[in-house]
Amino acid sequence: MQGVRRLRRSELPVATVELARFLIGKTLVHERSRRTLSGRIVETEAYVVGDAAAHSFRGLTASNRSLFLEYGHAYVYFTYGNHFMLNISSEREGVGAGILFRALEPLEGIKTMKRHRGTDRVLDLTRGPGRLAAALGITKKLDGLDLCADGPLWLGTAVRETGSIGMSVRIGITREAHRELRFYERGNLFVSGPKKLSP
DNA sequence: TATGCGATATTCT
DNA sequence: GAATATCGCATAG
Repeated sequence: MQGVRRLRRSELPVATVELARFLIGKTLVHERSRRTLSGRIVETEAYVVGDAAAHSFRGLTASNRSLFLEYGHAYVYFTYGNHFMLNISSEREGVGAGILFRALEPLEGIKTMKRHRGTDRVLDLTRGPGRLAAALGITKKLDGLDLCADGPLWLGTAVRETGSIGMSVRIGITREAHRELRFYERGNLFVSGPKKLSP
């Protein structure tokens, strides 16, 4: 994508909440063998240290170990029987925390995304974490990948100026539901969830 | 537009 | 065995 370059780890905030906010407006790129799929990040959720809603809350296990990698690594998991979710680890190595990518605005590879999602509605391609992962072809194979290395999945600079950033409670959780750890770009049509959460 | 519910598999209890 | 960081279809207003 023109004008987008890879972000180095040294350019990313280490702290979970700062990283979640920083990511809004940046580009997420998945380079596959034939096509490059990319989008603008418009919605994220932070899962911080000591957060009962975080998968890392009960300590390191075989399935959540990627959350304990140094900030900038992918954590991919599967839930509700048929959805993958993409997260990025935050904090230093050994600390379990991360950020869920909740929604993108599609940029490149829209035709391929439509095929992956089985719909022609552009608004439904990447609005929501499960949809986003399906559209970009994210699977468990990418779990543990370093997004700041020279790999197929990486973070890029913003393609245009980022709008004002809103904040709200997180979506779809029961524990620690009151904490305002969800970030989104105001007014962007690709933000997921009920409208009252994204004024 | 808003709300309700079933599908489905991995993980931890 | 229960719960789940969801989605898509159904129904009602």
